Amino acid sequence: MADHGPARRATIRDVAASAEVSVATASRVLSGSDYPVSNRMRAKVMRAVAELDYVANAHARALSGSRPKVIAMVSAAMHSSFYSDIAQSVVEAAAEHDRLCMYASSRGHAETELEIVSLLREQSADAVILVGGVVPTAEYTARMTRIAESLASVGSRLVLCGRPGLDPSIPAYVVSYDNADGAYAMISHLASRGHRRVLHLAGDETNTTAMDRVVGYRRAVADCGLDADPSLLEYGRFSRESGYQRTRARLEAGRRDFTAIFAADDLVASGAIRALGEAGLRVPADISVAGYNDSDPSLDVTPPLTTVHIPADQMGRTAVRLALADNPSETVVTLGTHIVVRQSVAPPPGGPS
Amino acid sequence: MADHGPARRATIRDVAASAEVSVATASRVLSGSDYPVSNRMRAKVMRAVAELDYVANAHARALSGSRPKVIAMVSAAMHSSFYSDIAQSVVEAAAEHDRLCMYASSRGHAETELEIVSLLREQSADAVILVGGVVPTAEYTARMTRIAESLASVGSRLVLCGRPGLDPSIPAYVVSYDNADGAYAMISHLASRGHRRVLHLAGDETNTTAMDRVVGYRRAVADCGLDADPSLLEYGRFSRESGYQRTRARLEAGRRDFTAIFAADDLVASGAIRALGEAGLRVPADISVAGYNDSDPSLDVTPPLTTVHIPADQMGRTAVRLALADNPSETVVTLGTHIVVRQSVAPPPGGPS
DNA sequence: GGGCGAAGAGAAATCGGTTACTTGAAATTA
DNA sequence: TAATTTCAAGTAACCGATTTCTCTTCGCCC
Repeated sequence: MADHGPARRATIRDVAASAEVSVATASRVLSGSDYPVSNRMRAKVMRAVAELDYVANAHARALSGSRPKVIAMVSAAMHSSFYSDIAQSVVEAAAEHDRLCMYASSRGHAETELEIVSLLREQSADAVILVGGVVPTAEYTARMTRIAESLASVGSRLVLCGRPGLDPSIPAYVVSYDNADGAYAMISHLASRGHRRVLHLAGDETNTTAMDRVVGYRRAVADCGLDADPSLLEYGRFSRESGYQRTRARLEAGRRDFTAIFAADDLVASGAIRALGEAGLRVPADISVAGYNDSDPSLDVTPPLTTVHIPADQMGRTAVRLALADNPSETVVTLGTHIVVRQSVAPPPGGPS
Repeated sequence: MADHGPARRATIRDVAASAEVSVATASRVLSGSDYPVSNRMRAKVMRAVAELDYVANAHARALSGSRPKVIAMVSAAMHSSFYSDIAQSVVEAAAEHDRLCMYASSRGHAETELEIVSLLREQSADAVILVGGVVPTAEYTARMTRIAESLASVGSRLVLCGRPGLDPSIPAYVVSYDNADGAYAMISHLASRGHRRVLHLAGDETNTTAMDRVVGYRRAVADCGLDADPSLLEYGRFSRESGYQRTRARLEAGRRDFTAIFAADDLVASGAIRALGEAGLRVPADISVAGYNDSDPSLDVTPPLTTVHIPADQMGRTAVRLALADNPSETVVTLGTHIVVRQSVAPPPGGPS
């Protein structure tokens, strides 16, 4: 008990010795093999394990046969409710499958993402899940293809979550939700309330997520017969600050030529609402505001935000399911979004125009 | 190129063979050893690596000598800006030290936490970081002590983040921030604005974080000469819903006997603000509200929340620093908090009473 | 009673790296 | 020129598990 030597970690050999059995027997007991072991031996091993406070060395285990039970995930950041909601569900789904999660942040840099994947490749995880929108250049496709193949070569699956898929010949799974449909539904909702001029504070013009939402916006504007004024579309960043600045700038320029704002996401909506408030405009009495993501700001903001719900929870679960399924029947899963109506949308001031 | 055999992963032996050198030489090149290797050999190895798209097997590497470069982290959840802010900074700090992060969620269950730590112990990570407040029973202390010792026995450090430390004889590091001081500062601030009756919507009565804030609240109430009415202290949960319900119930019961609310955290504050709004009370004109954490809701809420800033960023960095330092000079680090004044606090309606 | 299959234990090869030790050649010194 | 370092390459042991293969012992049946 009072052995203050160089505290070496107990190995399976120590267990075997202490239990007076062979290492093979100890291993069979500990690894849950279906090779028959007598109860007497089993008990002896268990007793030794408890006594020595033994835990297996996951690396040695990974080296000899069995694949390490790990799922890896990469996103641009964690402190953003969009990412952390997905991360949460990945972690939970992984736990249900008896897996641990490795996590790394690319900070939105393509090269960093590449480096991280290379690092993760060394871990031979079950799968690597890449989360979040991207800038879909040719260079991106090339990079992704390379990543997919290199992961496949070490036996890890690649799962793309919320970003576009690759050529079907490339070994990659895709879980996404329909950004265009969600935007379409929201614009339809605004139209049904009587809005004719809806300002879309879009995201980054090069980002797939932002562009898909723009596509849905445009389609709905056309289908619902709204004003298709191109000046009602403004690109910017996915942030509270950007929403605030763009709204404020527009208001200060005297261009109050819209009755509703469709924000690229809830953060942008939050910023827009603040700017409107400072300009003395009431939401939704004077201007309606709609967001996207159904994430953290949407309930804190006043009034509570009408927004598009993204099934973050299902996304994580689905990604993990695809990552671990023996024979995934589908390689691409698109989840549905739906709008959640709260209190930030009302008919325009003068009634339907 | 067109070898569609059972795609075995390239090993260092393959690299050595392809480069026509010994495995020792290949290893020395790849592991960045300081053993001298001629440039010619080095080049040959690098070429072979590129050709075979070789990556080392992290497990084999971990098995022979070098410790795997991994930091583990456990918290109750991820989708909560308090946890995800810390997670973010841990991940970033880890990346700077060339480490990957393993992440697991205990869902707030003590037994789950125990199981997870046992799983993590197998990974022989550099350190295991446990984040978040706890219920400090005797059973907890016993459990923690056991965890600390078992982690030490496999060479992993234990870092407690935002939760109480253990007996100094136990091998564990602690990074925390001063909850009592933050609460004290906020109450002083409210007092200086003229408030005499401050309602504290506290957290869970058994939780260390909640209780420390109550301690600071009580101390400040006494020191600043505020009304020490025990009915101005209400326990509950750390959630938007709880803040809403408690505020609403109190208002409906006609007990509007306070001029300011000090919420257990920003979520509670967000709920309280909503309830106040629904009751026709303006913030801060009629009632002032202060939060804690300086997390997501604080900027979305109207008006922006005066709150206590927790150095989430520093916490993660510090935890990682303690986890990896050769000879940490300190075993306990307490970080300072400070209040950030926004617009949710004003003097009480009638002016200082 | 002898033969045969099954049960259960152990010895040793293996996974893919790292590194202590060995070795041969070139450079330096006497 | 012979002796002694120094340098750089290779050989093989080792990390801690799993698993194949070998071997003994027992029960069962003809």
